[in-house]
Amino acid sequence: MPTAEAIAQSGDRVSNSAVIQRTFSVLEAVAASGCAAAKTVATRLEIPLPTVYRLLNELADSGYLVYLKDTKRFELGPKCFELGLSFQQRLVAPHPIRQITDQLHRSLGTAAYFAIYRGSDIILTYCSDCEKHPRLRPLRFGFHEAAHATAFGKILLAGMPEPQRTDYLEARGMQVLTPQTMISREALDPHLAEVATRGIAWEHEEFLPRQTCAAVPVRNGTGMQVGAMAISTPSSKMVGRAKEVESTLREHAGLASSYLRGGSVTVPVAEHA
Amino acid sequence: MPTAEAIAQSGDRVSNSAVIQRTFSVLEAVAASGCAAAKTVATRLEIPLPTVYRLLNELADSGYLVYLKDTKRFELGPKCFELGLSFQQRLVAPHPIRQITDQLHRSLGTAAYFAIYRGSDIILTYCSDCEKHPRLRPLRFGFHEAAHATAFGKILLAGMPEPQRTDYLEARGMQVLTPQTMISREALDPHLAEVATRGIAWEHEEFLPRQTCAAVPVRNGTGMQVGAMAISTPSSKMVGRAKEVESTLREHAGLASSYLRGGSVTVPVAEHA
DNA sequence: TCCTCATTCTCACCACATGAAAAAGTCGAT
DNA sequence: ATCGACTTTTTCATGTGGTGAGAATGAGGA
Repeated sequence: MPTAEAIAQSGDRVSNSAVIQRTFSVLEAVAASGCAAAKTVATRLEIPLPTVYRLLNELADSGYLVYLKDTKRFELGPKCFELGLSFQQRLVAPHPIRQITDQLHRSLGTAAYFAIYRGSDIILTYCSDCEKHPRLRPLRFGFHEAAHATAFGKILLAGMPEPQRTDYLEARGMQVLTPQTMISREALDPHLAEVATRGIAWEHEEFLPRQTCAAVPVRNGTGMQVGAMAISTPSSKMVGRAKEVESTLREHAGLASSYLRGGSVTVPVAEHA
Repeated sequence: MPTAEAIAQSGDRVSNSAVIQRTFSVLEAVAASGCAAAKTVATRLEIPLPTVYRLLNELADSGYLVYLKDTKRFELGPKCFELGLSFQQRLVAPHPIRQITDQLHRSLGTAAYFAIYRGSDIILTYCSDCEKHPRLRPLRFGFHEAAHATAFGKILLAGMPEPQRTDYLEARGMQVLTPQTMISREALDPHLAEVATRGIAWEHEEFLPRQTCAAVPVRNGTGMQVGAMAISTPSSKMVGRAKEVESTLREHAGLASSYLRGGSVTVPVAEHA
């Protein structure tokens, strides 16, 4: 129920269609509970039962839900899975980028990452890791919500025009993740300025304790920063390796940039694990 | 536009709401093209432009789409990804089952699978593989569409009551995948009867050339078949191992069944790769 | 600056979503 | 079988609110 003030605050029009909103709220209610009986949904959303049934059946007919006769519950249907797949297929880093990231992973013996801007979001489009060099657990393919606290987040924030960065940070806030996390613009802004000039972002235990990350920009044909290549590793394994990490990271980011520039296939040197 | 005959043919009521149907058709149009301009969608779906804009904006406001100003295109939004995640989290096999499947994978040196019924679908809820023992490429977490041609599909088909099996097969057809694929009920039904009595399904190059699979049932507390545990391996590696594979498969399926029966945690024996 | 295309607004029309109430299924237990 | 306690669907009068042609506005590009 969008209040008048909510409308005033947010710029977006809330002239929205009731049916569609309700349909999605029903779908999301089912998604949130994993499975839900019609009555439960009706109660939780305060929508009369016949209407809920209409919407649930509509969703089931369209394949977004399925009705399980045995439990008399609705669950998410194939279309939800397909939407997730489409999203993934559209956004996962292209093959050469994945190869370069894999090679970075092997070269440095660290987890490696590739992330991009999309609209006003930051999306992690590829993670390369293994049992010996695991990725940071909270990081996985998908939207990244803690840009202020990760190396690739910071390099991407540093590459944003000021107003957009402010929008970004105000929309998601700056969560405290470790004692080292920078949680004020006063701390972050100068840091990002330095990140921007140096062209590399380091992150020391700001996201997870005892973990260090580094990231450098990846640019497209027009020289615009479009993404970031990053690594993460236990801080203990980083001592004295900063130079090596930086140069290897830059080398691989350069490969990624030239792929994006040329479109021509960059052949990554074969390596042994 | 559902015609009168369409209504007559399919049993499902097509009293559906136009708005909702249109909304999803727009969403799916965007999903299918990866990204789409408003005009493209309007043309393809034959919906007037202002209406398409309303629906696209609605979807964008709800987070199912995002509007990319630079390309003037709509793409799938965060909610689509979340739906996919919810689906996955809800359906992925529980941890003990995954462990048991992993152990089966290691014990036999084959890719290993766990699949279940859900409603009238067959869902592959876990794959365990590695570089040395890769899974069959087309198989991945999610809905399984070629039950007639895989071992776990056949064991699950064999466990269905007759009318449901017919529904299942008629709804999806029986695609020809290899020269060995059984594509008629005349061939399949006796085979499934035998599968049911023996309690194991073998599949020899019916799904992919030069690949062999085997599957056995997994049962819940009431003794009802609820899933299947399966392996796949190159046929060349199978010669003379049928007995060993069968007993190891049964052993692990038994562990899975007793987990489902007891809920108590079955401790899988640690193994070395 | 103009021109073109993308996007939103306006508004009268009436389709169709709505939800209370009642009927029809479904299933388990006695 | 017979009841009872549900889940689910149908009915139907009401008026909300979705609709789309057309016009206006906005955003870039040459």
